Amino acid sequence: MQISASFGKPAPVSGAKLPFHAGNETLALDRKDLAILAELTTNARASHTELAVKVGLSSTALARRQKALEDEGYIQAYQAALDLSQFGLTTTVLVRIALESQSDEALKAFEAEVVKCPSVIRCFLMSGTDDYILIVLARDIQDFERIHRTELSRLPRVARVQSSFALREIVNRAVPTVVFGQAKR
Amino acid sequence: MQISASFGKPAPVSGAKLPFHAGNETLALDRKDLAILAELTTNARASHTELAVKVGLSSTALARRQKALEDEGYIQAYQAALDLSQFGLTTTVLVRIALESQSDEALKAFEAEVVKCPSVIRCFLMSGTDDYILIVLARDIQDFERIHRTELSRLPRVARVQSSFALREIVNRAVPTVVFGQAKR
DNA sequence: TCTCCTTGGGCACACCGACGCGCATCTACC
DNA sequence: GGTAGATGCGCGTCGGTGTGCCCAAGGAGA
Repeated sequence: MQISASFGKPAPVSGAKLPFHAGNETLALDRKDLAILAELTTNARASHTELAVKVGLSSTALARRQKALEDEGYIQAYQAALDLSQFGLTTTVLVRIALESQSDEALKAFEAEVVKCPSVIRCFLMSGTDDYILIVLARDIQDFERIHRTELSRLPRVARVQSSFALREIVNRAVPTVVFGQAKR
Repeated sequence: MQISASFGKPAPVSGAKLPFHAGNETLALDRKDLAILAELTTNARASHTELAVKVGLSSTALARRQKALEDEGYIQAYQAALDLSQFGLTTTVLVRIALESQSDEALKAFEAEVVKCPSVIRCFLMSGTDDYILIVLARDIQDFERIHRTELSRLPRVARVQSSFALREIVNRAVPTVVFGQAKR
């Protein structure tokens, strides 16, 4: 059976195996689980046998663990990573947006529209200055001008838009390496 | 054969099939290619037959196209997406860092160290104010204090560190939807 | 208009490997 | 000593994958 893209996330049933203790320690995963996750993060299509030798398990044991990791929701999905530069999207822009008002209605209106912007890949509501930060992908600066005109400036309740361009990307990780750091069990 | 995680990226050989024209149009992919990519972005472990019915091709034709997409570098890798909240990483922090000097040597020194920070998942060199913006994942605010102390404050040549917390994440996409928009062929 | 050639699609088949199951074993803990 | 959880081995089945071959459509050239 092929594994479907997204797994149901059943609330942790067994009281014995909580995902992690409230404080910050005792993750219910051991070294081998983390090794499996680390490998799947790199190569999601590895077969059981292939993973088994890398982790140091039999393929049976590995299959059981991998399925458990899926069922318990540690693995959300398996996805192909595209090379966006092949699509011409080489320019990353960080956009800071302040709204006219911080009323709940204004936030809702803004957020309902920003999810529709096809060039926006990330949007955070920020603390402090109470505004949004977006990450936008564009082909180049001219293209960003178009995005600014056709997507961003049409967002509702916007008071101020401030853009800064990324000259270079030094780090780009899906998962912080700290996750694979020390096992707890 | 299982597909390995990362593919060699042979420079586009055939002069006839450039990835895309310099300007901004005429991507060398048609609707079906984009459908394959969209589907693999969601479910990287789909079998040829499974994908074939979704795209409307035979499994043979689909296998050929998928292999081509890999060979031409459109697909960089297949990777498992982890649910970081399962690891307690629920707090996203945007950190702005200004250096004491913008000398090439200072930039190099800083960048050499920032890639080693295990809690940093993103780092951009920004235009304008000539500083860096990092995206950091932490368990909570206390944990970020620890990260600030043990990771960030040890970075070389730093003049100023300014942190703001993300209260909520409105958009989180790996690929801008604009990619799957209109086919060119 | 006819033909040749190229490009891409579909069908059929065979092989190989992955997958899942059952069972025995081992260890830790009570 | 017994139980529970986890591992490893062996096996059979099933399905995916890759190949060879033929076909259809479109373009170029004579």
